[in-house]
Amino acid sequence: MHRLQQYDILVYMSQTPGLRDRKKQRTRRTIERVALDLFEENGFDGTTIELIAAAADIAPRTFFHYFPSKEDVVLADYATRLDRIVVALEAGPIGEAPWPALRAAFLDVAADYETERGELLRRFRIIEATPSVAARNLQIQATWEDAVTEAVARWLGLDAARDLRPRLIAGAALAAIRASLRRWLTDHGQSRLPSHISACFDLLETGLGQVSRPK
Amino acid sequence: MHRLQQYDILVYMSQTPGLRDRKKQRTRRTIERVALDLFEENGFDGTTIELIAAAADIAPRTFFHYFPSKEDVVLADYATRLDRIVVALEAGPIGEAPWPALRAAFLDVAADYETERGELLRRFRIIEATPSVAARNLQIQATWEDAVTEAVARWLGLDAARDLRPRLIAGAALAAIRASLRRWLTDHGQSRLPSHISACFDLLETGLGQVSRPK
DNA sequence: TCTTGGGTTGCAGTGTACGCAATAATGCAG
DNA sequence: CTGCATTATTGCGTACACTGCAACCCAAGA
Repeated sequence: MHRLQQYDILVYMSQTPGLRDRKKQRTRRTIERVALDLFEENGFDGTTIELIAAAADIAPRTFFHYFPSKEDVVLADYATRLDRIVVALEAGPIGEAPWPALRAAFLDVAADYETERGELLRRFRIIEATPSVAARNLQIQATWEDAVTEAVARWLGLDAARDLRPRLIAGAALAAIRASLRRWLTDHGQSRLPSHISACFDLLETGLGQVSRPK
Repeated sequence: MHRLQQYDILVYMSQTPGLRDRKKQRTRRTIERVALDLFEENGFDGTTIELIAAAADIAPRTFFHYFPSKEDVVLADYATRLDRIVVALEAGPIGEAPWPALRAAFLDVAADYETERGELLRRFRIIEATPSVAARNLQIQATWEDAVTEAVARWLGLDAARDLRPRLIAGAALAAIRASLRRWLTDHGQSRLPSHISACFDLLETGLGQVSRPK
């Protein structure tokens, strides 16, 4: 009986970080789900915080305890994904060529994208249709660029403030993501995202000068 | 006399588009000047439209007839610059390699930047210190990327929606600008912006894979 | 001079977001 | 299981950006 109680406590602690946080997570998901539905129905600008709050059964004021702005409901996951990238990059190979590590890190993210295809497509439709969300999205991408720049500079033993190559590499890598993602979205996620990214990275590594008009 | 009158009219029309528009231009410049001063003094967020309007001696409501948002006071010139780039790109060489034309177009913009160095530095300080302005800035850069993507696609005879290379090239070119500009700003515009850009373009053309850790 | 169109202004209103204080729910220790 | 501490929720008030509308004003042109 004693052992059983201990076991219960362990399960309780590992699976659930307390009823409190479980409830918070649930509320957060509810807001996200309800908000995305409303955005699709009424448009982003046509949906007020008040409406979202009513649909999620919370007070309007409470919304801002979960998301710093309306835009972040659509984009919240990105910041989380950045953390994973940064971790992957920090484990990168000091002194070696940066490209294999960079490629691996971004292909890893691409795998995520493909598994969450439906969800991603929903969100991207809202992003593309709403300037303010697009702006916030770019802002988040800028933090990615900063993080990647720092990582590449560390690998190459360069100072990112004095040498422009780390930022150029990071910016080009993110351009690869944007181009691949855009291509992937135009065919509604039917094509293979990783192969797009690989193709882009190949071009960046070996030189964009080789691209020329097809016969 | 008759000829002189005609000449006067021509001068009048070319130099001054009427007293009305002249006054508009002056008011616009006043708002810009006054607003930038206030931003530097109180910070962007610490400066209200009401304050700007008072300092520029206009009604708060009138501000929005000149600028669609507070952010655009800092960034208004960019949209104009884009027009010049697009024009330069449309004159680009169909069927040839895109890089010489791309390089020329961006070096042209860089020349502008250097002549307006002081003004530019003021504005960039505000951009870097203010998230909302930075976001708007990125949004404008995105329109640049779209425009460059289209131009490159046209040159290469590719469909930008189906082939990801035009957008990759455009994105990489803009990353070159960002990296160069950042480097240029860290030394307060002392270094040569065009040479930064040239160096970036060289790397992009011949391949980023060659960048490696210095001995 | 008179008309007309554009520019300016004031007013009222909407919506996001924040600070603050009161209240409710939860976790924890006795 | 009960009181205490912690944290979440809520309501209220406020600041500010931005918009639509209608009145007004003034330069431009007939």
